[in-house]
Amino acid sequence: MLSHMKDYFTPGEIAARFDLTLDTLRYYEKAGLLRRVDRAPSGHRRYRADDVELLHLVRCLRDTDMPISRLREFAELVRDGDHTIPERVEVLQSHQHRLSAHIDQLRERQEAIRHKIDYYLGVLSDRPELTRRPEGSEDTPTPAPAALSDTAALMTDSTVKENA
Amino acid sequence: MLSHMKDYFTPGEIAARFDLTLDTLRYYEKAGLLRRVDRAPSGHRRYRADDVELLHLVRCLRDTDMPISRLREFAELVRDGDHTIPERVEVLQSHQHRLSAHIDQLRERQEAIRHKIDYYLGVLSDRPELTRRPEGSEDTPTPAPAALSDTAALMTDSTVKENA
DNA sequence: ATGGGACCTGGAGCGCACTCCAGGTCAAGC
DNA sequence: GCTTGACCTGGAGTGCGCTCCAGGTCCCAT
Repeated sequence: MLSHMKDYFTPGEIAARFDLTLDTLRYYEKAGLLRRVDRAPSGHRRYRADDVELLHLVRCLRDTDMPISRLREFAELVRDGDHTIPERVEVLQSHQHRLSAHIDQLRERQEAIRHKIDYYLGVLSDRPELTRRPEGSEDTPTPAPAALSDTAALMTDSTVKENA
Repeated sequence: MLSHMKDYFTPGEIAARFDLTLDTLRYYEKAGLLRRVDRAPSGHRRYRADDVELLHLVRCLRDTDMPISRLREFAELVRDGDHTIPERVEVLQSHQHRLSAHIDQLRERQEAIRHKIDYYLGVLSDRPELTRRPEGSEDTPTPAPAALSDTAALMTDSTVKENA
């Protein structure tokens, strides 16, 4: 009752599960991110639970921009046995820290973009004639009152000198 | 008193301020991310406040992975005048939403990585002989007690079938 | 037996965003 | 007058991470 359940996954199943192409899967294997995967007599790959698990982690790490080369090093540690666990922890922690810093930086940039949007929205409420209207129809031929320079928005540092 | 202050920036200054190389700066200009920048009689570029400002936004958008092609479109809108402000807002808002989703995804992945680290730390506290020691010196020749399969950590979905 | 589908291989190709290079100009300082 | 350093040009090259391809095998259903 417990020995006739499927104990492997086909390439197609794995590709679907992780949203990767067969090519990418093979590429990962060639690149050493997965151990040499088992084969059916036909030559087709048979992925085991271990592969699925490692692939899950690989996915996380790739999605967070760990380069293939570092992932390969990590995978080698996994293959080298349990005694490499302390080193694996170091690799993951250092990646984690980089990731935190990256997320923080993204948030800062997001803030800046938000400010720019707000600045634009302010311009639009000061000059409603710029607002997009449904279709055609100009209510004034838009005499262009000395085009806005946009200056000052996003100028957060002190580098802006007086213009002559 | 207000007309003899520097009203431009040299390429070197701009590169330093935005932490870009001169090559990248020229590449951005060629790619249409900046308007054709002013020149000194010598042919050297002279960046104005407007360029600095746009570059600031370009930096934010590139740092948040907006592709060069979309940035070029945005820069064209800026060049086309104030009447494109509504469209610029749309571009920025849509980028913002993608960015939020991306940040959320990064955080999820970070959680998963954290769990893996915790799992490893748990293994280390169960099997202290695996812990990295200062240098050399084995207290047991490490008889490798049936290598851990690692299975179960990170297996969050229900796809894991029984193994034969 | 025939066709279709899933998969195999080695190797070439691609898109992106830079990055580098050779050879040249210009302005300032010694 | 000569060197140095900052910058110029057009164009080629690079690294990364896939992605595509031609030609082949295997197995199953009609």
